[in-house]
Amino acid sequence: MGWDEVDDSACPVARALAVVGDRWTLLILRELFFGTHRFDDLQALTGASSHLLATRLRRLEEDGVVARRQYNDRPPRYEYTLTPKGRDLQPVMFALRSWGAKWHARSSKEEPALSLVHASCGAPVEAAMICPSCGEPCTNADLRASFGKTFAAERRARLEAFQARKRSD
Amino acid sequence: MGWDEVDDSACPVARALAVVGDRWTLLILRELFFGTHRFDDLQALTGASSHLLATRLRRLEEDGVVARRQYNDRPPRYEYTLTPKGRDLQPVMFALRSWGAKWHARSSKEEPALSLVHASCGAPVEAAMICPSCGEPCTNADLRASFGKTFAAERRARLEAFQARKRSD
DNA sequence: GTAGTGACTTCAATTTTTGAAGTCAATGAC
DNA sequence: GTCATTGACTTCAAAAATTGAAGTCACTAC
Repeated sequence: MGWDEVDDSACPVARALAVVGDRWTLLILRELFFGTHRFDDLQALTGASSHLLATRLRRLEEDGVVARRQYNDRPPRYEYTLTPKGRDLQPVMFALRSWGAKWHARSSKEEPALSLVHASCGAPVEAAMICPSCGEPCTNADLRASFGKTFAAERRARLEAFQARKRSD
Repeated sequence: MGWDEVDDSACPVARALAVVGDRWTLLILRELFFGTHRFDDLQALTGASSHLLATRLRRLEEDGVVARRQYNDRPPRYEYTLTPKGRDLQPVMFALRSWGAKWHARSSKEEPALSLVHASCGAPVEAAMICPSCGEPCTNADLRASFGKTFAAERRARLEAFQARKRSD
C-alpha cells in the first residue's frame, strides 16, 4: 500500500500514524517533549543516526509538528521545538508511558522514570478515557465503538478490492 | 542503535515503542480493536503485505499483545485477538484518533469515522489526562515533568558516550 | 473434478536504515 | 595566530526491512 495512501484513509488513527507512526519519530518527539532542542542532543539521547534524525526532523517540520528556528546567525545554528500541533501529542506519549510502565516494567519496584505532576495540586497525572457527559473514567468494558458512513464504505471497498485481486490470479 | 537496545531503556515510552511503535503494528492493532480477527481481512483492511502481516503478528504474539487461536481443526484455521495487554493499548489508539481527527481532518464537517460511546450514558468518550487527586482534566500548561534517577543517569551516560565518540574521531 | 477459502511462505526488486566519515563556518584556549 | 572544538548537518557503502507478485497446502462446496 504505502503510507501516502494510508494518509488518505477516512480513519483518523491511520492519518495520525501516517505522520507520527514510526518508532524513531515518536522517540524524537519524546525528546522534544522533554525540552531537548539541539540536533546533537537529540541524536545522543534517542540513539538515531544523524541521517535519520535529519530526514525525520525535516518531515516533521513539513507536517507542522516541529518548528526549526535559527537561534544564531554566524555560524548558523538551529533548534527544534514542538508546535501546538506537536504539543497536542502529549496524550499519545502519556498513554504509551502508562502502558510501557505497566506491561514492560523492568522490576516490580521500579521508580517512575518519568512523572507528570499536576502543577496546581502536586499529584501525579495519568492518561485516561473520560466521558465528558458523566465525567467518569471509562474502562474497556464500558465502551462501544461504531464506524461512520465514509469509513465503513472505505472498509467495504478495501475488502472487495482484495477479494477481486485474489480471484484474478 | 537498534531497537533491542531501546527496549532496554529506563524510559517506559521507549520500551512501549520497542513493542508497538511502528506504523504497521499500530494499524494492525487498530483492526484488532475493531474486532477483525482473520488473516486475510487484516491484510485487506490494513493494506499490509502478507509477509509483513505474518511477521508482525508473530512478533506481537511473542510479546503477548495478541493471541493466536486455532478455531478449526482440519484444515487448520487460526484467528487473532487481543490479549488483556493488547486491550490495554486502547488509550494509545484513542489518543491517536483524537489527534488525527483534530489536526488531519479531511474536511471541516467530517463526520466522526469512529466513535466510542460510553455504554451507560450514550455520550461519546474522549481521551484525556486527568489528575486522580482533584479529578480535573489537565492541559499542557498545568503539567510539570520530571525524571527518575535511573532514567536521568541513562540520559547522562548517553550524552557522555556520544561526546566521547565524537572526540575520538 | 473444478473452483474456491484461509493462512500463510518464498523470492526478487526496491526502499530504508545504519554507521562511519566528512564538511563548513565560527569560537575559545593558549 | 593556530589548533582543537562545537553544532548542524551531508555523503556513502553495506545491511536490513518492505513490497508485490506468485505459490503452497489442506481442505470444502458444488
